[in-house]
Amino acid sequence: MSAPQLVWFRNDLRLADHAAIRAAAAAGPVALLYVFDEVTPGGSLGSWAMGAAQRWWLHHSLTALARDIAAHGGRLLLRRGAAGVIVPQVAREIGAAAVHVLHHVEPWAAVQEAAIKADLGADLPLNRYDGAFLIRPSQVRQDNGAPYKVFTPWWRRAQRQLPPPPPRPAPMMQFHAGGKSDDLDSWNLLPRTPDWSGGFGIWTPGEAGAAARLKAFLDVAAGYDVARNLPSQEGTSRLSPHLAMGEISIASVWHTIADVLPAAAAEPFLRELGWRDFAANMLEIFPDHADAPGRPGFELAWRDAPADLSAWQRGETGYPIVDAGMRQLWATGWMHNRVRMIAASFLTKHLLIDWRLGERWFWDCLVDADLGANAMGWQWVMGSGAESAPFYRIFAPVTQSAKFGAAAYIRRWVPELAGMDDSSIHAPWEASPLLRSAAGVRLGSTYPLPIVDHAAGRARALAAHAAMKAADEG
DNA sequence: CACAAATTCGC
DNA sequence: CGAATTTGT
Repeated sequence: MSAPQLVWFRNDLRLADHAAIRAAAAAGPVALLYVFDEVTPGGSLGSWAMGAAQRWWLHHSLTALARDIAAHGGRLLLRRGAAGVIVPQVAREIGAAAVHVLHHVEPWAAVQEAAIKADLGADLPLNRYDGAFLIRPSQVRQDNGAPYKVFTPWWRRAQRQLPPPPPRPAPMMQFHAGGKSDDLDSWNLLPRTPDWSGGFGIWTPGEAGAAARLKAFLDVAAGYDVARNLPSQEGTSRLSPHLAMGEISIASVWHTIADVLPAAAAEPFLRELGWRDFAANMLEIFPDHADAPGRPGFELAWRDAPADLSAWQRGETGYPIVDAGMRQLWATGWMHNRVRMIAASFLTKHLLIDWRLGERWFWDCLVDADLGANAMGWQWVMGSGAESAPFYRIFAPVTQSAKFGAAAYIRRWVPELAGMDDSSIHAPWEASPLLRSAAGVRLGSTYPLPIVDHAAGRARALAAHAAMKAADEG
């Protein structure tokens, strides 16, 4: 009988198309371990322990994974603490011959691996496999070996190594019976008082839920290119939280879409999958991308404005599209991508508040929180990223709201404005008092007045940007 | 529809 | 030296 093989799950909570599981199962009886590590991400690397919304997701995802493993006749081991300590401990407990894990790009992943290798020594190898991305991020390089900082040339180059390998089903497994496990409930991943997760029922965490979500998306995938920008429609895949937790492999998403749609129709969605890899690429190039501007010295004279920050977080800025997005985020752990850009622009430009405060709020509230993608998104909106951007862009929230047909979306998430018509709901302060009164809207009472005037906020942001550049030259 | 703003990347 | 995901007035 060959020796036990330890599979260490990180954010790849699935059995299908998982190279570490495949390799382990081919080598011997497997033990499957998840380590809830708040220590390493939360330590010297900048306090990026998992946020509250994602902890909710994790609880249900682990419940589903444990059930799936039990259906195969095995057991999921749950342990808590620094993975660099726990993984070697478990490996010794069960007498493992090797540890198997997927490659991830968060800075703490390498710290965990280094500690494990140092502890285990050469006799008990830590084997790392690709599979969390379309392409191993560090493999897409220019001819001179330099990494890419701009998406489009990166994407062109990546084509040479695409499509990803076809997905493989979960292997037949023999299980190693030993190993101690925590009780999941003892981790207290779910919110208690107050329980804000009432609106999270739209989600089904876990591998089966991810597959069902992908299947449901196939019905609307052909219209993705246009519909994805319209928050009032269900035009996006909503796969992001499943991908963030690795409940479905990105390669299987790729192949499912590429098989169903003609190449030209599939491209816009496959390109968005590419953005996920690109964010990982940026995080590898800039390990502190979540904490520091990609453009060194890109620091505006941020306002210290806790009341404004709080109004933004609660969805009470007086800009309906911003408030709708922020309330959707709080209620469901997710926000439509178009609205993320508008809300992020509003915080960093109109309110002139440090993008990292918004990034932190998203990290805590998003069920799809991903360090690289979140950082890249905020830096892109801010204009502080390493990628070249010729213009200092400031989204106009009212223009965007009308242009992308957000009226129904606003009615759904800002019900106090539900009586406003399609043309005036985007800027209720500009509607006639008669119309407002007919809709039951009293500004400053039932719904806030704008906390900042658009033109004034825009001018202030442009001035702050100009001042930063002037100081840079001086 | 034209034009403003206005820099760095990648080949 | 052409080009850069997603613009605003």
